[in-house]
Amino acid sequence: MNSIEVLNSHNLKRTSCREGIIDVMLTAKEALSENEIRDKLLGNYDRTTFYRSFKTLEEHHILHRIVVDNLKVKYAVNPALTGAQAHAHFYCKECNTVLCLTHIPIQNPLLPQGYLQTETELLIKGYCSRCLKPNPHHE
Amino acid sequence: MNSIEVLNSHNLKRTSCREGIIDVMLTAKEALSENEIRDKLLGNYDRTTFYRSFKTLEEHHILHRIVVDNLKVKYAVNPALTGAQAHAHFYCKECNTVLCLTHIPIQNPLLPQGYLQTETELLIKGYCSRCLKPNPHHE
DNA sequence: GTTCTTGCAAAATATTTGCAAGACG
DNA sequence: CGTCTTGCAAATATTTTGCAAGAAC
Repeated sequence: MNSIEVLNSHNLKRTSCREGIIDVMLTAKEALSENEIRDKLLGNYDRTTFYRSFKTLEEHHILHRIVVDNLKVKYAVNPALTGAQAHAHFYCKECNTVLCLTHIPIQNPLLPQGYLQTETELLIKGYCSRCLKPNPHHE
Repeated sequence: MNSIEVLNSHNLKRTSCREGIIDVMLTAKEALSENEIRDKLLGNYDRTTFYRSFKTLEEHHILHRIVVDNLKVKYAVNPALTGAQAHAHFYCKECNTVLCLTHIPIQNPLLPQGYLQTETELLIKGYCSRCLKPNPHHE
């Protein structure tokens, strides 16, 4: 799967900004912030364009957004896009990395009578193994 | 339990802003945003004072913060303060209400080897029973 | 060529910081 | 009275909107 297929299958125009974002995210091993994505892109895009691109890609369920604390936003490819299940995310408070814990399915909690569940977000915070090591070679 | 006891037990100065916030939150049936709390307070406080008060109360584990989306922040009393367990939250996409689901304990997921978990946030999004009713008398 | 997207400017919103005045204990 | 908190101003950061120029199809 590549960015062109993704955009075509959603009837979205193939613009270099969208292609770039999707390409970066398809190969990313962790969730990335707007700035982290920008650094990995070749072209230079206005921030407004980024916001609008993310919005479009989210609305088409191509990317999903993980909000760590207020103002710490990261993106990852929607698990459905790669056949994965909804999953938990891990946030390392030391290196600010967000990892998709694809092996941890999300529990289906019992809601009060008459409530309808549409999405579930499970965010686990703590410290990753790299940062817990005696001499982490990690910023 | 009242706001004075809470502040004293944490060696925090009793200021009217802090007392007001805690009083409001102790009687709140749902998580409240900064604006919702301000509307329920008698006095008028600068926004900076609110931010600093929330920060202090969070640091002392008196309140906890629920981030729905980026830019949608709500507060609730720390469950430990009332003897409750860590729990899930429900966000209604129609009326923007955040409910503490105190009866839904948070699962303890298996993290990868070497990872340390310190906090877990489980946010369920959907529609509450009031908003799903045929003629909701709810804004 | 029509429609959608981009970039720029500007507005709107959210958050943080410095500092002097004031309140707490 | 020494320390912490407040309010104001201003800086910083984030997000949204309008609009004309440009790209996609």
